[in-house]
Amino acid sequence: MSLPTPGKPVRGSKSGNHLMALFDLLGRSWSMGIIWRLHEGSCTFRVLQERCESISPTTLNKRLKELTQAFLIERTVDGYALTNKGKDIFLLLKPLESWAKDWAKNFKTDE
Amino acid sequence: MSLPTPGKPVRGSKSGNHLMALFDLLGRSWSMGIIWRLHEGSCTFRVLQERCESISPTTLNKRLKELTQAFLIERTVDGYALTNKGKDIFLLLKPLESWAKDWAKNFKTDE
DNA sequence: AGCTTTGCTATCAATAACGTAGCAAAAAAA
DNA sequence: TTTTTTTGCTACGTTATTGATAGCAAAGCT
Repeated sequence: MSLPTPGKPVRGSKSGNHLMALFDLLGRSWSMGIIWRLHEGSCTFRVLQERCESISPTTLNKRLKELTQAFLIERTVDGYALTNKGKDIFLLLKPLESWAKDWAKNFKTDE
Repeated sequence: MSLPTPGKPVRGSKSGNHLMALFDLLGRSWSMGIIWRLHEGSCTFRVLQERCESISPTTLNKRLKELTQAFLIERTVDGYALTNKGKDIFLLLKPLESWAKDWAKNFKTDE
């Protein structure tokens, strides 16, 4: 799968609407998780893999390339790191955390 | 694939961290797009399919079931609709829109 | 009753993700 | 400098997800 690029057809928008392009990128397995885990600090491929708990190297590598091409991740002396844009996205995702905590309550009494 | 449920193993967390469960749910193809489009107003299956521009009925149906089970969508006399929780998520996703607009500029001069 | 719209399901093809092994390059140790 | 570790992947075969298209049963109109 190629990089979802604003202006080119993406999932959800034939004309490449920028938001749909972003949804296409972030809506791939592990994308948001990788950004979240990387915010804990820059790290090597293998450490990141451990932080993710169960991601395969194939997929991790693929996502890293995509997110790098999308300007969200870069490689530094410390390994993989969030760029400023990557940190932006993290901040936008952050509110989901406390919301998720509340949302999770709905499942607790079930089943 | 079954519904990512907080407390049960999900992508990114063997113990079922609530945020990772949410990422697992939203990080499936079309999930965020569906929520986004539904915010335009409740509608029928086929209209929603059109709004999404190119989603297959198979996938749409699957996502609708998942999002319904996850309390984000419900069925009303007007067809499919966002629940209050669904609207919450929409509001959390909303800031991504203007950010994406800015982000898109990075691609314009490329290629 | 006949025609349309709606909400799907069935089926098969294509693509993405996984799991595991392991290799080549770089870094660290001896 | 040789050996050992660590690192960042790639290869490969399997499973899971997504997609495309056709079309049917139920409900609603006329």
